[in-house]
Formats: sequence, C-alpha cells, structure tokens
Amino acid sequence: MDAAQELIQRGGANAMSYQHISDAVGIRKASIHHHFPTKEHLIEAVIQRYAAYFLKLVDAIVDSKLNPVAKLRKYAELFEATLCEGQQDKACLCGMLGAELATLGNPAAAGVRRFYRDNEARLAKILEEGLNKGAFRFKGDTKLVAAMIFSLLEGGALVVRAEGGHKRLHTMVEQTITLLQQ
Amino acid sequence: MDAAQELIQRGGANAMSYQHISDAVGIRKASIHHHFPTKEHLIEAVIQRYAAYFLKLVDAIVDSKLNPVAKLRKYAELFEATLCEGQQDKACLCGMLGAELATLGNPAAAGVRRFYRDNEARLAKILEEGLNKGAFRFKGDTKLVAAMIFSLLEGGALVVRAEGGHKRLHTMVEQTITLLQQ
DNA sequence: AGAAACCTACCTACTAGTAGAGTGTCGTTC
DNA sequence: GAACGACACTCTACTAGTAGGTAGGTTTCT
Repeated sequence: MDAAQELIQRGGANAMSYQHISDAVGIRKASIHHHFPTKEHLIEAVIQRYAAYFLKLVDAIVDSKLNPVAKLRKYAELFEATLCEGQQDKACLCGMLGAELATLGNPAAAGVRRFYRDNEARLAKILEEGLNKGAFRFKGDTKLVAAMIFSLLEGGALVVRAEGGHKRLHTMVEQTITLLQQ
Repeated sequence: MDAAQELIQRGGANAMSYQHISDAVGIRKASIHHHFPTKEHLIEAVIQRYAAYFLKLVDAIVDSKLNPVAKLRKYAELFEATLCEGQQDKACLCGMLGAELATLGNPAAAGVRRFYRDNEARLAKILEEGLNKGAFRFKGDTKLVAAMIFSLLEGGALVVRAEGGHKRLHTMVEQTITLLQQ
C-alpha cells in the first residue's frame, strides 16, 4: 500500500500498475492480487488509509491549544511536508485522484468526495474559532473561505511541482494568512 | 484535437488513447498517427493550441476597459465556463496535466509550466492595476496573490467536480474577491 | 499526377486478472 | 514430541484485452 500510494501521488492512479508495485516491493504481481483482488479494491484501500491517517493529524491540530493562525499554518504544513518527501514530487493523494475522478470507480470516488468534505469542515472550524478570538478578520462565509483555502492547497500542491516546489507553496500560504488577517 | 483535449480534460492524459479518439471522431487509429506520430506529439499540440486560445481570451480581458474587479471576475469565469461545457466534468487542461506532470515528456511538461507562468503574470497585472486604482485593498506581494488565485482556480476546478460543480466554484471566487477588497 | 488523408492488417509491450501448484507457519491431535 | 491439517502467502504460467506504433496499400482532393 505504501508503494501504491507513492505511485499514485507521483503520477496518478492510471499511471500506477500492479507491475510497478511488484518492482518496487519485490513481490510478484499475482501475490498483490491475493491481497487486493482488483485495482478498484487497492485504490479504495489506499484512500481509506490515507484519509484516516491525514484526518487524524488534522484533528490533532484542530484540538490542540495552538492559536487559530498557528493551527492554519500547521494544517498547510501537512501539504508542504508531502511535497518535501522522497523525490519532492508527491502531491496530496486525493488531489491527484480528484483529477482522475471520472476514471475512478464509485466507492473510490465517494472516498475522495468524503475526504474533501471532511477537510473543509475542519478548516471551517479553525476559521470560525479564529474569527471568534479575533485572530482572523475577514468578511464572508467561513465555510466558503474553508473551501477556498482547501482548493488553494490542493491546487497549489499540484501547480508548484511544476515550478518552485514546497517553498513556493509555503509563501503562498503565508500570503493567504495575511489576507485573512487584514 | 478537440476529441483528445476533451478526453484529457475529463480523465487525464493517461486515460486518453488513440482508440478513444478514433471512436469519438469516426476515423481509424492509424490515421490519427498520420497527423500526430506519437502521443507525446499529440499532447504537446493540444497544449499549444489550448494555451494560445486561453491566453488570447485572457489578454482580451486584461486589455479591456473593464475595472480590475470585473477583469478578475471575467478571468475566473473562463474556468467556470469550462466546467459548464459538455457533461460538466471538464477541468482546465493544464490543471489535469499538472497532476500527471511526472508521466509527461519534457516538451509537454515545459508547455504546462509556461501556461502556469503566463497565467500568473496576467493575474498579477490585473491585481497591480486594481491596487493602483484602489479597486483592491490587500497587503503583500501581487505576484504571490496571483499565484494564490491561480492555484485556487486550478485546484477549485478539480475539487468542485466532486461536489458542487461550477456554481460552487463561482461562490468561492466571489468570496476571494471579497477578501481582496476588504 | 502528386500529395494528403485514410484505410486494413499487423507488431510488440503492457494491462488487469486467473489457475493452480508450492511454501512456511500455525494450532491440534495422537 | 512428532505427525497432521488448515490456512495465509507466494510463486510460475497463463489469459484476453488494450496500449502505442508501423507497413504498405487505397481513396480523395487539388
């Protein structure tokens, strides 16, 4: 699953094959089919695991005693950290799968949708808290700003791989935080 | 090229094949190879055409007599319009290809990078004009805000296909404009 | 007539997925 | 304590389908 996830994060689900995984982990293709009968199953399992892992980290941030601005910064760092891993060309798993949504099976697509919804809800919570405590100052709907920030991070993670990398994403995040505070 | 572009915008370059194009346009696979010898060539040609077409529209907006806020709104509408076309599941071509960047050949990847750079430059121009005229009011670097908006639009176009569609992207854009004016 | 476009027929490589046989590791029984 | 059976795991070897791409002949346009 580690190998599958890495392959998807780097080139997408359609560029990932059982053979590639086999080469990466040194176990024959057929043996992988024993654990994940179809590609659909495999992708779904990877999404579930990724979503659970990611959201656990997010919840730890949301529930921490940090101030809301620091929470938002920490949240964005999760995306930046992904870009730093390995050969620095991994984006968010669900950002990649979002592009290939039309070619995904129903259960996998539902998992991606759910990941988006869950993340936006957590972000909205951080923003709401920030507004109440006066750490943020902006007009409009927190849920919309949450959706905006999430799209920015998912899109940013993809775009900066072309130029600038994680450092560039970081500066974009800082600029966004500035906009939310003025 | 229309068929190839549509296939890429819906499912990505790796989910697009000569056979799919053949089925869509009613011309044999080998005949398509006559015009575009390799997939690399085809993708590159589609990128070039798309970038030229898109940037022409963008430049028309930038050079128009609209006020900067209206220009930004018009620019975002280009992304919204793409989502409205056909079966409402087409994202920006270069957003899709950004996800698959690692599996693209060098010339194609360079085309995508260039598209990103060109768009961010146009956006920065609109923002700069808006700051000077007092239509926008925000702290920070216009180039960074431009990169931020571009990532938001590219990411948003991908994310809203999962839920909400073009209407949702529109509300996110309006929220962003609000942030830039406060 | 010549070129551009298109065709049929084919190639090799790779895809997801299956069949069925070996291998190692258990707990259970004699 | 040794033999047994069950099971999880891995293997080799295979399938049918699809991928990108080519050779070479036919049609269509100018």
